[in-house]
Amino acid sequence: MNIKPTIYDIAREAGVSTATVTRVVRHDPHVKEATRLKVQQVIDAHAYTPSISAQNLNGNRSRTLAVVLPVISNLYFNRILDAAYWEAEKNGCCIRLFQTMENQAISPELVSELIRCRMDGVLFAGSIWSEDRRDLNAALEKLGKYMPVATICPPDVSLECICIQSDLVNCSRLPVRHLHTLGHRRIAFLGGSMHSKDTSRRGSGFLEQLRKMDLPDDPAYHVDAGYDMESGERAVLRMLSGLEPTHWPTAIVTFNDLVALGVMKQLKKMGLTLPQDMAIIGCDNQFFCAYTDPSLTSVDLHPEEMAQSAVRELLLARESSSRSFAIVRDATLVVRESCGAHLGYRRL
Amino acid sequence: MNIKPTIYDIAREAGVSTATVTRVVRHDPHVKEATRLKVQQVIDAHAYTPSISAQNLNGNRSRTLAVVLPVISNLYFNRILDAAYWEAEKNGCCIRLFQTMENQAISPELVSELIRCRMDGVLFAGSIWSEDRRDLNAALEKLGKYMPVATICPPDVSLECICIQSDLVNCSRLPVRHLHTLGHRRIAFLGGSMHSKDTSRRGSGFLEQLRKMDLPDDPAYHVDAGYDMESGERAVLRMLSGLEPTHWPTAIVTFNDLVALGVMKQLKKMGLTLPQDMAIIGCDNQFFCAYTDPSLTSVDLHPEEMAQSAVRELLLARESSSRSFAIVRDATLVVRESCGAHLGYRRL
DNA sequence: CCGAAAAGTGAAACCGATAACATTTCCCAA
DNA sequence: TTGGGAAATGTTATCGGTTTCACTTTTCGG
Repeated sequence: MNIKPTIYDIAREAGVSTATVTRVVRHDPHVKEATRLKVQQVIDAHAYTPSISAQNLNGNRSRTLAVVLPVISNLYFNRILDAAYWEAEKNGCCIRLFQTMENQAISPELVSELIRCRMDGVLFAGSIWSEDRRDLNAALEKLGKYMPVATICPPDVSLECICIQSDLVNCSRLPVRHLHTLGHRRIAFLGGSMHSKDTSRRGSGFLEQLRKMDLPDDPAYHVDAGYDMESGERAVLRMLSGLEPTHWPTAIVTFNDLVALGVMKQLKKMGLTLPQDMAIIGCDNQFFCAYTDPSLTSVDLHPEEMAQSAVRELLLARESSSRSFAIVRDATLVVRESCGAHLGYRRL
Repeated sequence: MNIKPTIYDIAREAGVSTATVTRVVRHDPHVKEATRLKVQQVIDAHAYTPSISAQNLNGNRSRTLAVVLPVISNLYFNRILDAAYWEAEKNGCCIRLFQTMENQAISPELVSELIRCRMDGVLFAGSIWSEDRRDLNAALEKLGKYMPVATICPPDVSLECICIQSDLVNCSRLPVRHLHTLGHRRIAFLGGSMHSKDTSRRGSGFLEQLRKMDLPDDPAYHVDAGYDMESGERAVLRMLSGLEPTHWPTAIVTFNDLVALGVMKQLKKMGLTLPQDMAIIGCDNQFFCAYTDPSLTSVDLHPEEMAQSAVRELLLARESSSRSFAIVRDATLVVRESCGAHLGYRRL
């Protein structure tokens, strides 16, 4: 393997000191035009670029932000990573990815790895906050001593960091209100895991909405259904087989679009026609929503914009004396066919 | 922001030299037990970990592999990134992601950034090879002087690097043969862009298969259709409206599953029943294939395993004097409903 | 034509580790 | 006791830059 030319090589060949080479590279104005030209020529000739490692060592930074999330194969997190990537790129930073899988906690190993690598900031996305709050805040506090920390998290979690919060109230309210407007009264919620703060928050927001609109909040309409298609299939089967068909809900709201995909498949297998026999609303507005049959009405939490804000705030926080604060990003309902809106008002 | 303790702090407090601290950290056996204990205690007390930047500078490496791909939002590349991540993780490396978007070329900026960051290796995935072969090989050769290079590429591209090749012959052959077995004679190919080597290779493999099986290879059955759902919709509409219904193909093979999604939507919109009126086979075997309606038969190129091999070979190549060579990964046809196989033999 | 401020440049310390080499300490056989 | 080799530890150069500070050269008003 070749050896890259170093600043010394350039300095020697240009007949100047390394300091001058640095000045030329950094576009320092305190260099005579003649010198600049001469040095630049040597730089170009050797395609010299300063070593990142040396710069990092010197500056005690890495120009790298860590993004910690459960899995990138989940499209919600995929979108977060993508948006974070471009926002970081725009600011001359790069992203170091950490996948924690289903591991809900921030492990001590992760914390020390982040510090060790002199990350310029860290963004947590996903349900890290489902752990014991004290442990979590302790870990965040420790991290916060070394780098700015941001989380994309449910509202009112009040972690001691930059909290980019999704609007889970509207995330529950929008679909319920929409279905109510369409005449639905028995509405079920499928998805997530009730052990997770994330879901229970969504779930309770959902129940709250039902009560506000004076709709039945039968616990049988409120089922754990994991986060993917298979669990969606199983959950809807479990829920319906436990109920008299006359008591079946007429609409189902799911934790995310993957669960909705599974639910739709299972319902069709049971011979139901969608959305006539059952309205469905998903969450995340993923790319395939417009291409399911029927196309899937979904809530968009705008993960891209949350990730963008997070990265921006992280980079800003390095400059200013960062404080912990929260930004709430609104939710949007994207109406397609699966809720039956195109069929008009439906039943009493 | 806190300052991490350095090896000097530890050495001073433990009353030893930095060399000894290094030895303790590196589990060097040449340390008296008493000394080890004393040093370890100080290390633990301060939660000391050596600085990555300093290690990198010293070792002239970064413990980082670059993964260059068009976009992570495309699930094919998403799977590659995911697999590369875990394989690297397993080997104590991390991944630095570069997204090139539709930019087909390896830009000189990218090359120098890779060198500048002392990447331990680089994996290219996607259609970088669509550019002028000489430029490409020049860039790869330059890169190859500084780090091992691997590509996940079509076969017989013969780049001077580690080539992990997908089995595009079977990728074309498997669906054509399967459809032929089911009785189809007029089979169309939709997708990609004929400007891309990737597609034209797939396309010509497809044509070759048609001829081998003595099936019509009408150019009208062979249409540019981009890489996503929208372009799939448009392409199938364009193709069919240019043909007498009696000359319509009875089956469509698409460049990938996203295009297939668009095709299916458009065909349904036109009132066709799938798969009775038109059989569809996609490519990539993405997670949603089992959840479309009808579920989508698809070719799996096993991107995860290709990424895994690539990372493994890159890390090996650092040790041995790396050579350029190729590994071909086979393709698999995953039969579901959209090809109509479950309906049995179909027509003469 | 002189002197002071401004502009340009270089020497050297430093960032935080590693590793080759040097030195000290220890133990045991002669 | 002492000499010698192994074990333990320290010294120092090095990785490739950046930055401070001091020094030299210009520039220009008086």
